[in-house]
Amino acid sequence: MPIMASPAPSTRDRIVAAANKLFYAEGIRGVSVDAVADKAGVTKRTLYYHFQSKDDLIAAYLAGRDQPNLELFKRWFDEARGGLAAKVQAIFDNLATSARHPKWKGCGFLRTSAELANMPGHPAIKIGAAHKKKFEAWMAAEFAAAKLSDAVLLARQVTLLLDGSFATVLLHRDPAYMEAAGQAANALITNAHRKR
Amino acid sequence: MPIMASPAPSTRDRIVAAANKLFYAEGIRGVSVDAVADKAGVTKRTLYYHFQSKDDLIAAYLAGRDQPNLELFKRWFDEARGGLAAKVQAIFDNLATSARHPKWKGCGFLRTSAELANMPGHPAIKIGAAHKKKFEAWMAAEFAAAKLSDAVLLARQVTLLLDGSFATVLLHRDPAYMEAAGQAANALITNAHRKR
DNA sequence: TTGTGTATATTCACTGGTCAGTATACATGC
DNA sequence: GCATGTATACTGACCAGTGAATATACACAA
Repeated sequence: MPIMASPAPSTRDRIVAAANKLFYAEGIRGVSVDAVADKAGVTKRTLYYHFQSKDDLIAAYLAGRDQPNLELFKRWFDEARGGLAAKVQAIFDNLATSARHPKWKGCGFLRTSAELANMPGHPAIKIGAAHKKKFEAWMAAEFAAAKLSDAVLLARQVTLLLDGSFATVLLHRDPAYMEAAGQAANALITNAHRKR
Repeated sequence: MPIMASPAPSTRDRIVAAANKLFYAEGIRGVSVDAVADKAGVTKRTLYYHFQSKDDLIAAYLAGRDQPNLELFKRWFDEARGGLAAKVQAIFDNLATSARHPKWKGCGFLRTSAELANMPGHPAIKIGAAHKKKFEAWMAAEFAAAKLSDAVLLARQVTLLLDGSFATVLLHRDPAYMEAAGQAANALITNAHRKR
């Protein structure tokens, strides 16, 4: 497939890209709709032509992060050498590297759910929940393919370690926690292999 | 020690109590200083007599949650039957019960750090980080007392599972994740016993 | 080919309301 | 009288969302 010149992004895409940068960097409630419109080079009224409300924009922001994030995890997993445990651990180690970048601010999905904890039915939270379920289901499929008996439980525990490291590294600003989480994931998987 | 009639709470204490309820329930940025003052039955000017700024009030809110939270964890641990792994697991199971209460909204420290992720030096974040470090150090001391070799790493991994379950249960509203995290903690500790 | 209608896309200017923080004054007890 | 604590009333900034008008593009009839 030849490399194509990417078409000029639509106005809507530019708004979502601006929202992504600002919401991720400064949080949902810390960013005004005006600020997003400015960053996108568009008037606020135009933004409200493409999105019904700020809540709608928030949902679009998270929806835009879903696939790319999952693909990144899969790529880290696929490109890692070694057995299943090592490949899962590689996700954590790669994440630790990402977390050293000064612009890293944790997981956008988890941070949004923390910020909107008083609105459990918010569309953005549903998108975040679905994203994490996809990760968990992918892990479960990998474990099941390796004929591990507790594939579902194990996938859940790896997800818990992943989200724990997002939250903890955001708090302490110390990516070493991610490596500790990766070692724990490795130990749990190795253990499951032994029991098989 | 006789049970004492609790003295009438000071104005400052009433303000912190009001801030605790509102900030925990609705998030920092979602609650105005006016709302806290109203809830405390005090004018905003009085609130600003006792606190220098909203940021100062946020820090007081978290500082007030530090000791009680740690003591609760310790009580759950002490009162549980069984070995070390079972006692740690009991923390997760008790937490799952708490999380079923409709007012439960995750961990105030983690949610605040998520909301203030763009202000890494904020006093409230330092208080949250110190709180989690205390939990981790307590766990490490318990593991060291049991002569487990990787006490420090293990304590860190249990903390990661705990924070992961806070974040994940807040997102999915499903306390079963906490039980899965408790089982993972149990497995890691049991594993460490075996290696000792 | 040109004129006209219509849907899409965008702008400027505005509203009603909220928010963090403050100037000033009053009360109370030592 | 002075320190502590509380109240009323205000400021200037910001913010989500809107009304009304304008610009662009394209379909289709004259």
